[in-house]
Amino acid sequence: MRGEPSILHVDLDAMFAAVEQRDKPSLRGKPVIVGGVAGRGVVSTASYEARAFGARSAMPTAQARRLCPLNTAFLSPRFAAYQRTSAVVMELLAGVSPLVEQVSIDEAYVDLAPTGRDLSLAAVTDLALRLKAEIAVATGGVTGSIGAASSKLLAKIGSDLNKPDGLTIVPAGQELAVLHPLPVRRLGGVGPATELRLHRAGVRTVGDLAARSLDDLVDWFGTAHGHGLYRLARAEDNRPVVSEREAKSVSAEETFDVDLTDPARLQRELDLLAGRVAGRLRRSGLTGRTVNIKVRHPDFTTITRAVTRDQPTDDGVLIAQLARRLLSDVPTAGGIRLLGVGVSALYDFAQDDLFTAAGEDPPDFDPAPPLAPSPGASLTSSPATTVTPSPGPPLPPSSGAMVPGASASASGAVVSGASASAAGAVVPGASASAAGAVVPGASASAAGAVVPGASASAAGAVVPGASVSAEGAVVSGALASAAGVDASNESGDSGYYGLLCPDGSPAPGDPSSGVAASPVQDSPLEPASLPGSASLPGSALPPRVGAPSEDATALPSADAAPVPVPASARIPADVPARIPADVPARIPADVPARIPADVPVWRPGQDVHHDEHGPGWVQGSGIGRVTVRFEGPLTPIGRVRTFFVDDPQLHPADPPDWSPSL
DNA sequence: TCTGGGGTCCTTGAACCA
DNA sequence: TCTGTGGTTCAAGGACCC
Repeated sequence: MRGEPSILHVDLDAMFAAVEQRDKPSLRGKPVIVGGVAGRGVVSTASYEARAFGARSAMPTAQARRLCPLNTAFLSPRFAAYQRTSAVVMELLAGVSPLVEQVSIDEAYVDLAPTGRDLSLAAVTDLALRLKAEIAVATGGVTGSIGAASSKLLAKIGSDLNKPDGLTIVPAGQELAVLHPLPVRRLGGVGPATELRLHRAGVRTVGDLAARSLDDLVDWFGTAHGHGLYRLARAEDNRPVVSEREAKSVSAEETFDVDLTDPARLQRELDLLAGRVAGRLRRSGLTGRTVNIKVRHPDFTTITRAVTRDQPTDDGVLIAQLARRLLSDVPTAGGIRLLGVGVSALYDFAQDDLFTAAGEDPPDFDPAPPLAPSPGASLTSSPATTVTPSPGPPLPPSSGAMVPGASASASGAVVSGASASAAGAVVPGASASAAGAVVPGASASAAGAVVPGASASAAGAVVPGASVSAEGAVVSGALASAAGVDASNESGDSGYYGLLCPDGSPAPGDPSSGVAASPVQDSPLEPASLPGSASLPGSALPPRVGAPSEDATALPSADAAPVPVPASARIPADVPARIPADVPARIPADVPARIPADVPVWRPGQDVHHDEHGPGWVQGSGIGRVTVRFEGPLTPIGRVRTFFVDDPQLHPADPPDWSPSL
């Protein structure tokens, strides 16, 4: 345990949805769901507006559709755009300290200890507030919440206490006061199963947990988990911030929209997955000894099988062969919902596999050529984004409501806010007395210093965005008004997102098909936008071959080009040539069966460029049409136009730049 | 109407070996 | 040679995280 709050945890707020709202002005202030839009998809991120209706991460998308209003946008993820935003943030963090541990695409720990900085409460508070402001400016309005504490455990809990756009600093010595009133679920490592068992034992808060003996916890949860819980409940966490972690395994898996029973099809899927894994191994310079498969049956029972070789490999054919062998021992007659292939026991060198195990055919193909860098990759090596210290440059109008107050006035606000409501700031929404219990005995000024931003944000004086409750209703209104528009979109549509019939009316189809984020819009099919020959889908237009994504993930991504025409096009570049060329490109789950397989499929949210109308994004598609809204992060709300899905003037595009300086 | 994808870590039991 | 024991490795499954 350190003697000062020298570890920061930075967590971007609803990052995927925030990036979508930044890049798509018409979605600002509206509920946005990012995730799998197909029948079996789940929510990756829900905007705060969507959370107000009960939508949550990991919830089935179909359930989110039932909870959210009709104007909710359901979008496929655009990982390239998120990665670019993440890279900008990580670059900012690297400017704060050389010791940054990126935990995921949207969160990281920063260790201030090696920096030699002043680690007093006031200094850390000032630093965190400036960092928050810089993040918001550099990302074009994506906010982050920060926790600062003497350990990773408390820093992470702190960043989560006051979301969104919050700041919580836990002074050394106050860890238990903050920790013990919290529900046990807040502890890392306590998931649904552990929480249930603890509740059954009458343990609901971390304080309750701390009251239990080590023997009890070891008895309930085993040695490692029991000791871990025992320590965490006492705020004992000496985990260091580690800048680099070695991968332990590499895997790929896919959930099928329809359970598969055909053995030949299963084997082809296995080959594709093995090829993806092998490609990623090679790109990472890794090899592995253990090949494992994962099989999920329709009843959700999941089994794994593994085999370990003497020699490590990154050979896609060999991995596929071993995976097929493992699959042959698994009953598949009842159907397979999910199939996965993984390689573990990794080695960070590529050892020539001169002697393959008995019965294993040697590879008979050349390694795949290196893939082109992803569109956003160059950004990570670009010069540091210029971030003007507070007061920052003017942000896009809609961002005003999302960006914290300028840091120049922040420090003063911290003190005033703190003195105004003392410890009431610790847990937003908590009663004064409850919050007071969090930092017992703290003087008003001391408590104010403990959690500066919170009280200020609660007052709404300094951190306007933070004054928004989790329900996000204020954000919604603020953004809408900031943009000068009503909550419905510019063209006066009803905001309904669903299948679109040729006449513009909602299709009677299943809205959960996920094909569409198509608003019922009043911009009729414009003749000028249609192919002159009025050729319908399936006509003799030249096939459009979109660049397959570098590493096609099973989760349908808006990064991906439309499903291309050639049968082999969806096979990643690293799939060995031995895989039969007649493997059909799998039609994504959300494509209506009646659309011919050779017609491009546009995913909701996908970035596109039209030769005549410029850049935009796919608002929805269906019945042979695709609806595009022509707008970007730096434009006003744009107009909507509808095209045939095979319009030769319409192309997939890279994510837009959100800052003129990029 | 269900429940993604890519990971990590832990526990348990079996097999193997000294 | 047989048996018991303890350590190690592997396989399988569960829980958890983002």
